[in-house]
Amino acid sequence: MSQNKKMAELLLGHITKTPEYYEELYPARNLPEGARVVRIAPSPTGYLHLGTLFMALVNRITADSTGGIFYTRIEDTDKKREVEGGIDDIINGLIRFGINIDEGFVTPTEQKGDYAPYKQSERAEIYQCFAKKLIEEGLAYPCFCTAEELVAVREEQEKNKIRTGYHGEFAVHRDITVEEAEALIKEGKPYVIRLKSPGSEENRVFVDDGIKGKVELPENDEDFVLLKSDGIPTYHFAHAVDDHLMRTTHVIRGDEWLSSVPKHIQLFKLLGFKPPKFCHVAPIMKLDSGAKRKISKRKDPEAAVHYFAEEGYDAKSVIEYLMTIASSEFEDWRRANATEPRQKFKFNLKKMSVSGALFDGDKLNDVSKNVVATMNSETVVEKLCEWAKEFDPEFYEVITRDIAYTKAVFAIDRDCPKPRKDIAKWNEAKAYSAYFFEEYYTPCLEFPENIDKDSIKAFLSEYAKVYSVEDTKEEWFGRIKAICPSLNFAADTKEYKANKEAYKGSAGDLSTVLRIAVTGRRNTPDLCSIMQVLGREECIRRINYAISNI
RNA sequence: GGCCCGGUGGUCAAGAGGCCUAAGACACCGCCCUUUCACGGCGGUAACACGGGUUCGAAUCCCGUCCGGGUCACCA
Repeated sequence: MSQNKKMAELLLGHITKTPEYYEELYPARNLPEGARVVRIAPSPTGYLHLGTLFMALVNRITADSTGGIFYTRIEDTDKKREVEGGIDDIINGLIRFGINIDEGFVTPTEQKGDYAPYKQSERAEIYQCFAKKLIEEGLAYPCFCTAEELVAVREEQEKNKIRTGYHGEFAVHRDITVEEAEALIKEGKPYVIRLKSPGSEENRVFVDDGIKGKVELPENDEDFVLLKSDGIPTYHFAHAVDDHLMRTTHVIRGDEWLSSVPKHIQLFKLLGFKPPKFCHVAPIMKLDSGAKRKISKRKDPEAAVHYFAEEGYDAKSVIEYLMTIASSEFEDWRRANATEPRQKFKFNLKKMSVSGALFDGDKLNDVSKNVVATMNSETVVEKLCEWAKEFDPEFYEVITRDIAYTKAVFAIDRDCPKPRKDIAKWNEAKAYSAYFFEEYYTPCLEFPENIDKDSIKAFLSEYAKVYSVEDTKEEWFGRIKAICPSLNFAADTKEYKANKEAYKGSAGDLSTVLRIAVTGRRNTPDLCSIMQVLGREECIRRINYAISNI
């Protein structure tokens, strides 16, 4: 038996399966030409954040555009940083945002697909099998360096301005013999399995990235860790084994991975795998006191996707906004295809921006207003209630007390060809509709200063006499106009503009007076509709209150 | 610091040597429409980081400078 084989038996003798076994177990996928197999591989070290959602979206639409598969794989190889409920939050979050999952963790508890398990902690044997193969081929070896030793080496390297890392002369266990290894193991010394890199820093590797284009990097010469001392793989190794075995065609991930591509390519090559197409996506950035930086979970509330739910952004709004970042062609497409599902959009990775976009709350709001404007009042109220129930229970009580009334409130200027665009998120709805609910309505009698109080009183008194809830909009405005002459106001706006000195004001000014009397606001949706919803009794009550308190 | 990747209005961006007197969207401002606001329509302010090349011609190609980002773990 060769030394390498002996080493493999010593370290991973318990592994009996062969790489061939797994190759057969996980055969090539039978998919049409051009179909891309993509994935998102979150690690449950925190909750779903914007960057992960964005990455999932880009993968999802890549699969959608090519008739491919989008799957999830849980990278739970770092038990130290794992947080409880992380998987649930991430998977449920994706589902809530309409990112449907074809394979892998389709729900937090359910794995689906022929390439299971989709959780790395359940795949230990698979990685070990391939690690064993590398050892047998003399391409991997055990390293007994302690964390302290490694730190000391790095400090020394830094001091001497040498490239840090476990390479060249610093790879002290590179040529360890079976006997030496066996002796150390007997002493109970922990060890990791490192790659015996055949690369040289002098060489260049060329990558044609799906987003960044042609990139040239130094070849990997580091004997990086494949299997940690607990037998669990590092990201690099798990990535190579999993993405090969799960037959991933395109690895679309954050561009923080770009510089480790030489490691990955080397690993694929040494394992005899065909590398996938790498596509490195720039991160979403945030402006922080003048400086651009990657959006961060810790510092930025909007990094945690939960923030959007709290604010009351519809899931679709966030996705539509993210789509505009993913592709500059999306907005034009959306304008031309307002009601089409986003799945129909032909997405092209090559057109993605190579540098990170700043998160733009204004833009999100604009996109969101458009999304909300496409909803009918029924949907608006339904979604509003759903949000309020969770984040504003008191408001929830108020709006569900008389749901028909609430629907009427939100139907104003909505179920029509040109709906209003003034709600971006549900937490704005309370202020928007406050004057409809007695709990929130407070009279505000700040009438325009250019109109004298006597005229206001006279107009309001006169109006109260003639008001009819049955009026159409024309009739409604007709009554205001009819009062104009007696108060020396112009009934016709054009006439007023042409002849301002001749009048005290216009019919428009009088409707503003009415508006303030009834709603306490200067700007509202259509007043005629508002008054109909409020009802005759309430309107008259508010008008009378204004007359006597002005 | 080494190695990568970037740099077009305030933001997102179109742009592949002549079509650039540089598109579009958001934001902002003005006008129109209008019962207010919003919508919608029309218009406006505002950009090729800098310096050298190459070329008849450069936002576009090359080099340098500066600036920004990423990465250098038994984290992903």
